[in-house]
Amino acid sequence: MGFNARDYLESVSLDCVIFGFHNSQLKVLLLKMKYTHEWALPGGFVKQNETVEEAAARVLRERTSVGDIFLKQFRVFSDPERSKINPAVKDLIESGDHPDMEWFEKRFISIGMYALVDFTKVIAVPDYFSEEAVWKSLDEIGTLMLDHNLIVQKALNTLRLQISYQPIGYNLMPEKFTMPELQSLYETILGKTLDRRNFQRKILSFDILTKLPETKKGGAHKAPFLYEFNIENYKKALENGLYGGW
Amino acid sequence: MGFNARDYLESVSLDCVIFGFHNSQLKVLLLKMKYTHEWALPGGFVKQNETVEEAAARVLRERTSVGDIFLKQFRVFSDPERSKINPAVKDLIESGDHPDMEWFEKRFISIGMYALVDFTKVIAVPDYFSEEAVWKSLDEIGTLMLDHNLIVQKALNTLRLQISYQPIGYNLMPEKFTMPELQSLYETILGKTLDRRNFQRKILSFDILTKLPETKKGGAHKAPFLYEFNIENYKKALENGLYGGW
DNA sequence: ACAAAAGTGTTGTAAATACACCCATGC
DNA sequence: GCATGGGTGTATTTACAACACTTTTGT
Repeated sequence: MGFNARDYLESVSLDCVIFGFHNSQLKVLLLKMKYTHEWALPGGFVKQNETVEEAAARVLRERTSVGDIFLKQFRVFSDPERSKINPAVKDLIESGDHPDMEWFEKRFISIGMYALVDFTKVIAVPDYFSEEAVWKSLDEIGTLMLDHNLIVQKALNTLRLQISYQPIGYNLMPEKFTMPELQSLYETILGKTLDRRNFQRKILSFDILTKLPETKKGGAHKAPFLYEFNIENYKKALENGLYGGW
Repeated sequence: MGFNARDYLESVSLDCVIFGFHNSQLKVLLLKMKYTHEWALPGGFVKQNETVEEAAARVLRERTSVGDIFLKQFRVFSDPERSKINPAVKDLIESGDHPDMEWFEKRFISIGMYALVDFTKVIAVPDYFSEEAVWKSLDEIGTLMLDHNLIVQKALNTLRLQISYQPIGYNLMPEKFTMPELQSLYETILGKTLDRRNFQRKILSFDILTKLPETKKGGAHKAPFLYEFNIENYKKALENGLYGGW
């Protein structure tokens, strides 16, 4: 594969905050970079014939091997200082041992994208510049490369805002899930607890869920019902907005 | 002045949808281009040491001669076909008569910014590529250059969304204004009429207005009270969100 | 004195919140 | 049988929407 700078638009990069949900925790997919061993967001560049969305979808497909994903741009990061790499890395690049890294010395404006994916379907794959791809829950994220901490922060804000006027969950939940599981997702994103009964009433009032006749057995205690999203209504809600805050 | 392509980041441009409010109409500042006489959004490019926001602020200062403005990025437009200029313009550029236009043959990703300005303070100034700068109300906007109609459309959507969770009006209204005037702004942006009494109650509940002892005389009929924004509370509301839809 | 615009108050309804009891399952 | 989590229902509070009358001012 390799990497050929000539294939891409100059000055523009992408950073993807890929959210997944597992064990009642919101997680973000991170890469551990070669040479520098810093943690970073999966990213990429825009090819000559791609839109930004297509480029991000390509990056996502390559890193997660999932296709149908929720993907949205949320902000451009353009501080001229943002791509000032740390001096040790600069030396490394300029030593000439890693000619494929020179591209990174330039200034980039980065388009922040966030994605919501079904954790259980993802097979995380590192890219050409990284040696490892790992899910980290929000509190495990330490210091990231460049301004990537800021990018994650802003992506989270956007997600929190989105949740108050659009449905969330399809793409983040497995196909079948229980009401408490979905509530747990909402609580994690919002960072607060919600009343069980009120949550159920409200989410059902949106008319985006189908209650299945089955229950989820195996877990301790009373078996909860399973639900799935009614994709038709869900998409309608995405377009029209939900109107209502938590 | 002139224009020197070397000063700017490649592949990246800016388009600004500058909203003003006058005579109960929402207006957008448009430029009439030299040579082609197409109407276009004020735009620009990002200098080597600028953020996107700084670049947009510079563009705005140059076009409107106002400084303190509400400015926000709302979306990146990156369709590879978007900057395909129309064939006649292409011929014009390639004829070589206008060497300063060659820059425009490249592909650009454009960052859509929208701005809210006090109409009464603006002195509209065309840029190096345009011969005229004019306010047009939404229904007067005809076909614009490139994908600028789409950009205006998306800016409006964003503004409509913003109005439901953040205060709007400071920067769009003159310092002192009457309640009906402010209501008219809201009605214009939302595209629907609102109940006078409910509007007043709601907007006052946000605690962002100060009622002045004066009334606006001179108009026919009963003299309405004047209000001004309480900037401190207004900014707080901007940050915290308003929570509530119209 | 009348028309047109602005000020103000009330009331019904719907949505959000708070809260309590019963049921199933694993240990 | 008891602790834990899940299912369901109801009362209270709060926000929204609909609506009517009075006041001021210009003609």
